[in-house]
Amino acid sequence: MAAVAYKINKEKLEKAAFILKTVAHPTRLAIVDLLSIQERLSVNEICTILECEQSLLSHHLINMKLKGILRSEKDGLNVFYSLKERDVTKLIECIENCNCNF
Amino acid sequence: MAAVAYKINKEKLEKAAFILKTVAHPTRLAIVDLLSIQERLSVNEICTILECEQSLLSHHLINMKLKGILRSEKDGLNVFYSLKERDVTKLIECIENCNCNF
DNA sequence: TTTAAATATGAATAAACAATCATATATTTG
DNA sequence: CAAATATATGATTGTTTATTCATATTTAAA
Repeated sequence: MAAVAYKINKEKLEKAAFILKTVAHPTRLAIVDLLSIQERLSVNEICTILECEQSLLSHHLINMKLKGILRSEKDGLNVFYSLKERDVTKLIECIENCNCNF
Repeated sequence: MAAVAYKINKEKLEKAAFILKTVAHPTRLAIVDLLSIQERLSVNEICTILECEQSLLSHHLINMKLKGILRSEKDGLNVFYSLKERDVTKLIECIENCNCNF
């Protein structure tokens, strides 16, 4: 990285790329989307709503948790997931608001 | 997809995931970032600024063009790239504005 | 105290991506 | 037209990521 004044610095770009990558998947986007309306949802609830196979969903959820996008709390048999950083929602809002015809 | 009223529909989620995925890479984000300040830049200019190997950069650029994020126009020896949808910038702005400590 | 329900785990495979390299093509200029 | 410059292409390889499946773990309840 060199020569020109950057709007965003390298570190920020890398972080952004990292989170975008984590979220750039239909199912995972849908999860973030859901959790931006629903505060917290159990694996099962998400599973039902998204019609996603349980273990696959688990993989997604755990991955997103690992990468700092979700948090989870156990309550009896259930595990509830929620957005860790409410800020992730901004991304979603962005996508919504943008009438972009990509 | 079922049962619950969705904030974003499936198709939109898929499109969003698609574009996010395309952009979710440090170099490609940097390219979008650059082009959100610079209107148009030649491959060489981008190459120099980002210190990215020429053919690798070409691959990235062509890929992003293919996916509808960039456009290009040839001018003599040079090929100038620019953002196709100015809207992509919104994403970047989002990332900038979000003081998110992901 | 067995059974069922919810979730997680891990291995295995397949598919997508990133990077590198060598080379091709097109354009300009001497 | 030969050389130089800018860009593109394509094959190859290595790395990540996605999906599936079978099974383990934990908790609750009959």
